[in-house]
Amino acid sequence: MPELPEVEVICRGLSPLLVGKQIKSVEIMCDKLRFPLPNDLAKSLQGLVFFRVSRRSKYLLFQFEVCSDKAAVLVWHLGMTGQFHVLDQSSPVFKHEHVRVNLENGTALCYRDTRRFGYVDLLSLQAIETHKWFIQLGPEPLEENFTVDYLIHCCENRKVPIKSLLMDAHVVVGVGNIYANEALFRSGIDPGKAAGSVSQERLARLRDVIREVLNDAIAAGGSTISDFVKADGKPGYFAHQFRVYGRENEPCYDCGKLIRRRVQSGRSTFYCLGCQR
DNA sequence: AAATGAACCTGTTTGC
DNA sequence: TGCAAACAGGTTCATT
Repeated sequence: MPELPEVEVICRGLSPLLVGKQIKSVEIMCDKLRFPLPNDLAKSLQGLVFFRVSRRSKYLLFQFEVCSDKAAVLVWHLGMTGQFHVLDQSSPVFKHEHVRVNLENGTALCYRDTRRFGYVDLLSLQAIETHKWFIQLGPEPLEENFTVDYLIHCCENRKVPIKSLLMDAHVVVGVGNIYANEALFRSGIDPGKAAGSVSQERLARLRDVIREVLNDAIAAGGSTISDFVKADGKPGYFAHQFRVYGRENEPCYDCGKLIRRRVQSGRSTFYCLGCQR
């Protein structure tokens, strides 16, 4: 489900609902998501107070107030269909709700994940830096270190399609199938073109457009295809601004030619033959 | 080394 | 109508 904009929107929505609140109890309905849940997760979380909710790549980081020498961070990836809701504790359990964190104020943080591709671990703040989930990640696309020169460097001598390169978290994090397709349309680049054969001028444009499309999506509350919802349970509206994603055989808004779909590295790629070279 | 495809899981849509 | 195949926002592992 979520790419960077969706995780960012969830993060911003959850933060005011959680920060300063203490965990009363944790209910685990299913102990295996993509991986088995960490041992004693419920016991470890009990009594902790949320200090900060943040995001790195597509991971949500729930940081807790320091109550011992080890500052704990709950790291949570939502896979394809993960959702967080904050509800009253009396709310009935959702279908596919796997974890419910009850807070002292009577609300509950509910994790629901139909396909169970999500995963979670409880780490020390220090351990995050070197954890295998984080050690190899590329820069955040919205941060200043995602520069044109860096992107050009990443593309040098690479034969992999430019779209696959954009979706590679070693290069840059947070860009999934939707935003890779949309950014390549906005920059006029054929998604199948070898990364190493895209000109520096067009890579410069691409870098700017990636930031633009992600910011636009965050502003619209993310993209809801079927099941993405924000912390308040409402959908995001960026799907209304899709110009290629999911528009196979529909006319291009710019040139009128029909949007094509092809499968690239196992993922659907949508593009306009008229606008993308 | 680099690139592709399968696997993980469940639900929905599409086509015969 | 029924059933099977294809497809879905991500990541990792195995295979060319």
